[in-house]
Amino acid sequence: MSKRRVTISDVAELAGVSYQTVSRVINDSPNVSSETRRRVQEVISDTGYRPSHIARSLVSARTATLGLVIPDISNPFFSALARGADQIASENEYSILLANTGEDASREQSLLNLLNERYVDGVIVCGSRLDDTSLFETLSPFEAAVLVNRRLEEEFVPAVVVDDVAGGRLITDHLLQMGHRAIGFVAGPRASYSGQQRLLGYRSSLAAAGIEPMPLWVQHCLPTTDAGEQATRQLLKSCPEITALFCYNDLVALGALRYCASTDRMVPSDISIAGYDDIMLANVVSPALTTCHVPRFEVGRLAASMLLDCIEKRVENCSEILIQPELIVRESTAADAVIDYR
Amino acid sequence: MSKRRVTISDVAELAGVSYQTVSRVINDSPNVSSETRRRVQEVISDTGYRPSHIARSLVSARTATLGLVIPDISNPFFSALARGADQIASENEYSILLANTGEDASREQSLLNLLNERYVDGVIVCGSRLDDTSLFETLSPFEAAVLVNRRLEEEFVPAVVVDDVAGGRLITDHLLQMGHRAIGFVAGPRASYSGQQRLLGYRSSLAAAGIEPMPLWVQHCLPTTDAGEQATRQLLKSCPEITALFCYNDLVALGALRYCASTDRMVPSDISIAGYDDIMLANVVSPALTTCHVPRFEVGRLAASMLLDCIEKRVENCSEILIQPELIVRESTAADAVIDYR
DNA sequence: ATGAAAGCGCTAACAT
DNA sequence: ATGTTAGCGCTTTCAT
Repeated sequence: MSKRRVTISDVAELAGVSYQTVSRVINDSPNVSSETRRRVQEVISDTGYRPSHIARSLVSARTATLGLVIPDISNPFFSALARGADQIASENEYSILLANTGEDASREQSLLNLLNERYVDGVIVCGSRLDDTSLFETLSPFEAAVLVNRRLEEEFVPAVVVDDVAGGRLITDHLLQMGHRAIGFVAGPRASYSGQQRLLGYRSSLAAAGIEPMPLWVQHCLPTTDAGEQATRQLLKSCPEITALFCYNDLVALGALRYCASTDRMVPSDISIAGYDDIMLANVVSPALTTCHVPRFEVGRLAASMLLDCIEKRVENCSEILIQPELIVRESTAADAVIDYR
Repeated sequence: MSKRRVTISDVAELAGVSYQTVSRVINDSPNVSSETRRRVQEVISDTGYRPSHIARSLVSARTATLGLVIPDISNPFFSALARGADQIASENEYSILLANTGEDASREQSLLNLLNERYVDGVIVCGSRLDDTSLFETLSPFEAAVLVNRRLEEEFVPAVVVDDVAGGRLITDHLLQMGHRAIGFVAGPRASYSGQQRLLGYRSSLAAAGIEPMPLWVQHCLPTTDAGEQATRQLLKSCPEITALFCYNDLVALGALRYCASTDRMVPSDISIAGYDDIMLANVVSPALTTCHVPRFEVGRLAASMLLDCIEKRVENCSEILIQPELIVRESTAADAVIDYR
């Protein structure tokens, strides 16, 4: 495939006009005689000429490209989010440049720098693992940026955030209501803002119930099924009193389910397990997972719309959208077997 | 955020050198005195200067960008593939521009044209829904292209393809061995090459078993759970004799499972159901799906490597890689209840 | 209605 | 070791 690309000058020459006129034709400028326009268009379709987006970007200082920074595209949460963002982007004739950080903060930073070099018109940064200072500094050269599931303390950056404190409470309260008192938290990555917020919700619910949570009840891990399985093993070995587990997300909860199955613990009769996100898998696994529903497709759409609003200055108030997650009770949680006769 | 971007000339001026020298510094050219280099580098880090990828691309005629064209990023098959491709791409300092076709052929075509305008160095086109002629024509302006799960009859384009004829046989033979004779095929999109290949495998196995498949046993649908559920309903209504279902992919199979559950058909005792792809969900749903394992992450990696080989001309033989899928028997298939006493 | 000239930010020759 | 000159493919003035 491919010889030399045909340029605007090639077209101009073939059509016997200046390349300026060709530019006018491809930009639907009114000041072109219909005869000239016809001739130029004919040459264009004959040669298969396509204007160079690169050259256009150089002069217009716009790339019509959005950067999407996410930990892992193969995680159903992020792939749904990406789909939502992509939908809004393409409706507005923007393209999306994918940046997978693989949960690595320094990689996230270099990917952001790369996106900056590429002059993307804006970035959506999901579940950043950077600390506040680095994140703000790395973001500052961008025209526009929207955070997902992350807030900055000192500075303001527009964001779409799921209310994970509320979500953490929803799950923990549910478990508490079922009579559980020793509730473990398989907490996901330490650097995850969402994880920290869920932890806050968890602690606040326990505190409200007069329970002082043991530090050992919280075990961090990568947000994957395998890591969840390992973390559950450690948690249940060091804290045999635990009767219920709140998992960072559904993938981790699946790992917990696996570990329990491998050790002949029955879920939910021996131990209750709850997830987070409500990915498709959650409703399909056995027992079906009690979880927190997060409208991830919509989160992607909102983040992209907000970003486009900022870029195109359609609106001043690029602020923050707070999304309420919803408790979904299914089969993986049940009343604590130990009946409390107080 | 953002004022005017700092350019190479700004840096040059501040450092009191020509902008050429700055260019030498950022490109690690040897011919710069260490004193000058130091001064320039200082200005660079003070100003936060980043070279414009756009301008560089315009000069070098390389964008270090790959286009990834897929039907739907939220489908676990494609998100895993994307992850694999992204991994290889970033190891080689390429970025990925995402193009979601949403199963729409004309959209696929315009996205490809867009990627062409953007001068991507190459494209990976997965599960193209374009006909051979359009596909070849749309691809021809590209420097390099790799197809995934698609072949062209007349022309040759490098490709990574799963041997879906073999996969279709694997599943169908398994069902046949279990004693089923009326086997339906929930076939996925009509324009899917993979679907057509699986259909070929299905027919060939039936033929080998001396069975003439009824045309009505094949029902096309979108590759989603909802569509799979609908298609199963239609199939089982019009062909009540069917005792086993081969589904286009695991998502569709899940839809089939749902339909059966809603109509009180027991799987696998009343009806056997098999999927394809072996996504995580397949091993988690109840009953666990018999399916064909496809190493989708690896398919993404291979496609990207092959594309880079073509682009960088590291190799002549940009050919075709054929991947053998593997039958995974789980719980959703069983012997036909009707015992054959012949 | 059309053309000529300048410049977007950079690299690649070619000087000096 | 450093600077000068073109030019990548296009859009944007400014002329005509």
